[in-house]
Amino acid sequence: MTSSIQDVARLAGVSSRTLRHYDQIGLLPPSGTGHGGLRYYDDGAIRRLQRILLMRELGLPLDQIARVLDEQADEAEALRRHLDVLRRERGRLERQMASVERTLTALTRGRPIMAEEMLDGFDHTQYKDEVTERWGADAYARSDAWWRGLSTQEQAGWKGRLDELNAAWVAAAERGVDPTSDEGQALAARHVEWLGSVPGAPGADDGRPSKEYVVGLAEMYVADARFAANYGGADGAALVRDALVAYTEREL
Amino acid sequence: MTSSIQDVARLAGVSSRTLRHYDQIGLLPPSGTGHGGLRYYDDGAIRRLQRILLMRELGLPLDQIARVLDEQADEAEALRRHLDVLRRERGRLERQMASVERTLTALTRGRPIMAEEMLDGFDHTQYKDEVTERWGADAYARSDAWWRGLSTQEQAGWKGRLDELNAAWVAAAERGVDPTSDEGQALAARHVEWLGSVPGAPGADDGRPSKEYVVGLAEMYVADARFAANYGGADGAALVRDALVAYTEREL
DNA sequence: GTAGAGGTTGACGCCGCGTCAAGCGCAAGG
DNA sequence: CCTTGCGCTTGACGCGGCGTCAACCTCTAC
Repeated sequence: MTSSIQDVARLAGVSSRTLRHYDQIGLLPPSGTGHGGLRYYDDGAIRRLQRILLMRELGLPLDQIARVLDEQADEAEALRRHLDVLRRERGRLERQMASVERTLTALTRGRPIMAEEMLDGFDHTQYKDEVTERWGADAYARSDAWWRGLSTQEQAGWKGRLDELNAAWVAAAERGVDPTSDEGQALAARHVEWLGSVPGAPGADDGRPSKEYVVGLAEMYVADARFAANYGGADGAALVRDALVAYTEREL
Repeated sequence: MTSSIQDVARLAGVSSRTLRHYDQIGLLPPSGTGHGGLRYYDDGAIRRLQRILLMRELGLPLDQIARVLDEQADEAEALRRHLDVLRRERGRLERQMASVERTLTALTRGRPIMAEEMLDGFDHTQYKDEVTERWGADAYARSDAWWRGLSTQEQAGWKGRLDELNAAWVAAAERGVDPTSDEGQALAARHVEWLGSVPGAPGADDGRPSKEYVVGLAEMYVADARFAANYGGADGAALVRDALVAYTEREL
């Protein structure tokens, strides 16, 4: 009981091209060939094809299917690993969707897009040396490129959010807020979120900066007077540091 | 202020190859070229690159990015459509993950894999003509191929589940259950789920059969005595049909 | 003879680049 | 002067899984 390539194709719901492809890559050689190279498939070949298609529907790549079939590799193991791949892919998609949604809400709130000039009041390059020394030229380049890629209005928005945040820190420091209090931790959360929203920030690419990055920055705020000045001096910087450290312990 | 290709690459955190590629496809031509074809990028080009990279991070394909940038296509609209693409992709992944998980549990419960012979007590080919007439040879071929691709134990499992379901229908018919009652609708839900779990069933590829398919089947159960016999006769088949029709009205 | 059905091999295309390969222009060092 | 090396160029292949021509062969039916 042998069938022609078209018969098999119709039977299995695939194209004959697919079957020729599977022959070409050695995944499913026909059980025999006739005059002029015609391919014939017997029941064994058809059953093999069914197993191939079942695994293909699960999204397993063809070379792995071949491994399972030919080297008696552990099918369950292959599927488990494949499940991991699928999960990571889904996570990536979800983060991407979240980004798109954020961008969409920002867009629909009426941002004019495009700018002609950079903001001069916010020279982000002033910390270039510190950044490159701590996290490498790459990190600085990415961050710098990101910043320069924003429109003036976008830059104004970023600067405004940072100013707000800093002002809140200063006010909190003046009132002697406890770093571990709800208020301190809420500010820390805002701060981390701001950091994570800067593309190119060191850390996992899931929108959250790495713990080391945050803590390192926090220490720098305290150690460097230029940073401390943003938070109203050493006391403010210490509040920021303590709050951030406590926050990262809990959340990152 | 012009930069060489390497400067730009480092600045933006991409490879120079990528920049040459973007030039090649017309997405980002350099602002000028010097001796020997060296590419130079000015601030305008760099800003364009930043916008490109921002959209690329959102997963937008390059040709759509070009459309947004060059034809002033609506960025928000493009992103919304892209979001749809992402959502569908995620749905596909999730269904695939569910399939893989089902297969894994089936595997780890110790199925010996592979079968040598078909079940004879369940000749699914007996309805071949009806199926091909109603839904085309393709649908039958897919369904048939799917069935033949299962191992004996898997086939027994499918047959068992169908037998259970049919027995439940017969019992319900004997007790005079109302098609629109909770019990009738619960059975209909099981029935639809069973139908949807057969790969190759006509309808959307989201694991749910199409409404037309279900209703068509339901009518066939009543019209064809061979099907009706599965449900204990005409009365049983009528119950099944009425329950399925009501169910699809609500859910599909 | 001729048309048509069903088969064959071979090759390009898709998407976004990574990765050689071969060669050019220029500066520093022998 | 030549060599070496860096940075750049163009050109081409490769990836995954086939779709989609193109050009040709073989058999049957009219």
